[in-house]
Amino acid sequence: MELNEKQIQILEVAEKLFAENGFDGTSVRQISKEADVNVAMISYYFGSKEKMLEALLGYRMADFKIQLKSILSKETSYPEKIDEIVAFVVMRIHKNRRTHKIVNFEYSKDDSQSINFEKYLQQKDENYRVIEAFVKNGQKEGVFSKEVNIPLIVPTIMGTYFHFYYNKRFYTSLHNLTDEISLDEFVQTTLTKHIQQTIKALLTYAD
Amino acid sequence: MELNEKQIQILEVAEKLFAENGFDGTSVRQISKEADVNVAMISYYFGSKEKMLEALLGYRMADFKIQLKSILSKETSYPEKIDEIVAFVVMRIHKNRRTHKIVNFEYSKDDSQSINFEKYLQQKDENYRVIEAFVKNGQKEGVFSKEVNIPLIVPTIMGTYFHFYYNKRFYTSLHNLTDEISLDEFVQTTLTKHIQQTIKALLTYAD
DNA sequence: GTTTAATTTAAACATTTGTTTAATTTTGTA
DNA sequence: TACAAAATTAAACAAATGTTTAAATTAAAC
Repeated sequence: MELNEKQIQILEVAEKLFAENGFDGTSVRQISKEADVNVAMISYYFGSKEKMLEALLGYRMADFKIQLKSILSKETSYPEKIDEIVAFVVMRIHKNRRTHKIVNFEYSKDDSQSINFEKYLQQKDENYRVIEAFVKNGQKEGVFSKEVNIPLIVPTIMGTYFHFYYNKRFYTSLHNLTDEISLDEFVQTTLTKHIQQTIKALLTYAD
Repeated sequence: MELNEKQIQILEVAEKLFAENGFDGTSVRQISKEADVNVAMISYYFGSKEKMLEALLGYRMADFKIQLKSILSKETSYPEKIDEIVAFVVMRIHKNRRTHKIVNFEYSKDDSQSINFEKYLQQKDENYRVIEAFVKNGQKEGVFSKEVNIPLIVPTIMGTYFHFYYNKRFYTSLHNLTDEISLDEFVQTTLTKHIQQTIKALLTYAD
């Protein structure tokens, strides 16, 4: 789908408002007002509110797999690769956290017929296959433990980030990082390091 | 707050619909219809839609800390305690996953003035202090690594569960567990075991 | 049995919702 | 300049929203 400047402008406002107030909590009039366009432009460009969200997903989803493969093709050690993958995934989901929040909410509905998640699922599956192959290689070479549940590694990485993000108001007050350190910096340093540690520990752990 | 049978009946329907369609995606008419009460009963009993959600939080939040402390007071080893805590937490959030989904969404808004989360925060903080004391004890006794970021342990436990839950349609198809094994059973066995492994690994990991 | 309070009801309220319409303006092309 | 397509607009649409009202019914207390 080709997107012109005005469409991107609308999508970025929509992303912010959807993450802030939810898909149902945001009206097309709010979006149009904040994006400084007429209400009718949303139907005109995207067809409907639902299809606008699908367009947003497509816009935010591109080129993840390529960058992941590029990290894995480097000539570095397995632990170094883990560190790089985790840092990359965290950076990436932090950048697109608003879209992920919408997806987390809408996709977990039992009857989400209104929104089409096919492209999202296909992308997610392809990304998983890359990770799976990498871990199995490490297991074959004796670097990684064979007891680990591979499909649950990604939930641990992304889940830790998102549970922190969803409760950021609680954790920032717990860490006393209101002034001294920004949220971005905390994610990039402390949180990333914690997840790196966790995944490396899990992959080398023997009962 | 004292709740009579009719109020609990309304709250349980509301919890289901809120988790399914979101707070904003659910109308008081839907709730009243499914709970088989008149629309006006919601205002009559709770005052407003927002205050009904606050009542739901209070209803679902009770007695967590007590049960947690009871586990820690047992005369078991540190790794055994980790296993028990993780199993308990996972069981508990799985049972109350619908309420947690609502909280994750509403509390992460930057301006959630409409809903009062004070009680939720206080409870969360008290629970954290219990966990913190336990881990610090283990560190003092040399069983746990001192490099671990204690405030980020709970996000890893809960986050892993919720990222799995939010993408359950994806992961159940990935695990091919449509028929042979139910979601509840998977959470109770495989997912719980994965998180136990993760936390034990993290707490004993040395760089 | 009477009285008082609590519960339940249907109807009405003013807003807001997503989308469509038809007219107007802007833009690009010949 | 003239024409056609694209973009933009204000207005209208029916439907759905949360809440309130005032009357009717039920329950409890005396």
